[in-house]
Amino acid sequence: MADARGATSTEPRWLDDDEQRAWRAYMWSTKVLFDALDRQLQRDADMPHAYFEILVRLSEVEGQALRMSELADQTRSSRSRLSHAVARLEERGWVVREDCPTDRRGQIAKLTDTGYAALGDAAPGHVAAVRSFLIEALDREQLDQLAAIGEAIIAKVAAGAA
Amino acid sequence: MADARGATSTEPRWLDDDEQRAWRAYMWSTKVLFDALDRQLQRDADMPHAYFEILVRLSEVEGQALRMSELADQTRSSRSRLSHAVARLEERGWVVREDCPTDRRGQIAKLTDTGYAALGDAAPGHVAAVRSFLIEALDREQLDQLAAIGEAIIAKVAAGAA
DNA sequence: TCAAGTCAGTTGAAAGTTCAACAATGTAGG
DNA sequence: CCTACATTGTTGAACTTTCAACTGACTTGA
Repeated sequence: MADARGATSTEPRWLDDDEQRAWRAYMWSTKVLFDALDRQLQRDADMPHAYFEILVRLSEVEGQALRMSELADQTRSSRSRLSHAVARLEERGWVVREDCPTDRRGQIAKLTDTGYAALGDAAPGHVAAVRSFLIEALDREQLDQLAAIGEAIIAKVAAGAA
Repeated sequence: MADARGATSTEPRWLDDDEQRAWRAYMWSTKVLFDALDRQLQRDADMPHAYFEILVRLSEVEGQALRMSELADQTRSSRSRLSHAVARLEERGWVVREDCPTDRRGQIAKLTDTGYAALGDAAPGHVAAVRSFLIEALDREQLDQLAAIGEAIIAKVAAGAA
C-alpha cells in the first residue's frame, strides 16, 4: 500500500517493518489456525465452530441453560445471529428454548441430552486439534506471552470501542 | 492425535489452566479485534475486510494484476470464494478480469484506477485502527513475541495439514 | 395510570461463504 | 496422436451472517 496515499494533508502513520511483520503473522496465523479447526470440526463432528461454542457455553453453566442475551454475550455473537443459530440447533434437537419465568420477554436456551452427547463426541477431536496446532507449536514461555498479548488486545479494543 | 493415553484410557488430554488461559485469550482477542476492524472498514469505507485484502494484494504487485489462483493463495481464500468476490468487485468497477495470455484457462484480475482510489480512501482509516487496537496495545517486546508466535503457529498448521 | 423510551428476541431479505459439480484447458505417458 | 488425468476458474444451491425492521414486554416519570 505504500503508494496508494491520498494527497491529503494529514498523512497517516503507516506500519514500520516490525509492526508489519507482527500484524501479518498474527492475521495469517489466525486464518490458518481457525480454518484448520473449522475444517476438523466440520469433518469429524459435522458442526461449524459457532455451534460448538454455543454448546460449550451451555454445558459449562449450572442447569446447562442460559438466557439468549447472556449466551450472545458469551459467544460474542449478535442477537440475530444467535437467534438463527439456536433455531438450527433446535432443529437438530441439541437445544430447546423455554420461556424465562422472571421476564416474559426472555427466552432460555437449554442444552438437551442429545446436545450434550453431540458435544461429548466432538470435544476430544477438537481439543486434540487445538493442542496439536496451537499448544504444541509454542513453548510455555510463549504460551504465557500469548495470554498476556491476547488480554492486552482485548482490553485495548474494549477501551477504544467504549 | 495428541492423546496422552494411559495403558487403557481413551480419555483425551484436556487443556490445563495455563493452556486454557492462552487459548481463550487468543481466541477472544481475535474475535474482538477482527470484529472491530471489520466494523471500522464497513462503516468508513463501505467494504468488508475480504475486499480490502484483495485490493491490497493487487495494489502491491507489478501491474496491479494477478492470476485468480495466485490471488486466492495470497488472500487464503478458496477459489470459489474469490471468484464470487471478484465478481462483486467487478460490479463495483474496482477490478476487471482479463484473459491470461499464456494459459487459456486462466483469468487475470486487475485493479482499476477506481479500485485504486477506493483503496486509497480506505487505507488510512484501516491502518489507524490496526495501530490503535493492536500496535498500541503492545510494547515492542510483545510485538516481537507476537510475530514469533504467529510464525510458529503458521508453521505448525502447515506441517499438520501437509 | 399512562405515555415515552428501552430492552429481549425474532424475522426476512440481502450479502457473503461453502460445497459439489462442471466446462475448458493443460500435461504426461504409451 | 490419444487417452487419462490434473488444473483453472466458474456456477448454483445450500448455508451462515448481517442488517434493518418489528413485536411484545419492562421501566420510568409525571
